[in-house]
Amino acid sequence: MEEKMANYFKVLSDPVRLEVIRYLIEGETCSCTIIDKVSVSQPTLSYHLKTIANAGLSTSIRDGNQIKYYINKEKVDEMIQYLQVLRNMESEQCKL
Amino acid sequence: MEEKMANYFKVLSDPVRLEVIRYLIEGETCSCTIIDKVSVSQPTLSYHLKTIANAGLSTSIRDGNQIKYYINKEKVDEMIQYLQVLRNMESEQCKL
DNA sequence: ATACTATATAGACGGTTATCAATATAGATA
DNA sequence: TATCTATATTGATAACCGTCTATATAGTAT
Repeated sequence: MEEKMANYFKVLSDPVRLEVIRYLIEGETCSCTIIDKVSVSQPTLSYHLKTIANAGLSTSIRDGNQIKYYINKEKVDEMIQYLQVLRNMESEQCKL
Repeated sequence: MEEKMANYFKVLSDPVRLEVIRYLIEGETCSCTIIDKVSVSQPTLSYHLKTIANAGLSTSIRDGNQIKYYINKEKVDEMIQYLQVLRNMESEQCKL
């Protein structure tokens, strides 16, 4: 449990990744538009997108020339829920 | 903003730290009791407690022989709120 | 003063991370 | 086929991280 959640949070532990995730949630789907908004090279952006995907936080499908990325919002919900339970743990008597 | 939140999430990105944070929230205040619950050495636990504190996620006061640690729940709330806004971003039109 | 308990620090080490430039791959287009 | 565009991979590098053992510090108790 800790192991799994720690891995999710690790994805959020980099400012570039956090920014990229925000763009994805806002509706950006293409790395070719995100690349103009972040301050890293194309290979570095690709690395971050792969990192996000490897953790299961996003999926992608090829659309002709380009690849569309989508955030798995259920995973974000999982993190929120984990933190909420953690937050209220003293009163809720340990559910994790 | 991303920078600050990324730093908070980095604290949560290690399973040992996540476990320690849980104990603190559950009401443990002394590293001398936590040390028996985690599978790392005393210096390593000390390192993690320092990491948590350095990020501003906990405070501590000396109580005679020992030191009492307390989680800053407002910071946990900040993380929850950040994720909630992020989660609903497409419908809420970007607040971060 | 001495010894004990709780915690921190120093130094070393191996593993991981974020980054880049260069190159490769895959699909689209001329 | 040749070229262009979008994305991924490779290989290198410097910085950072989590861990340990050994040692230091600070307070308590004898």
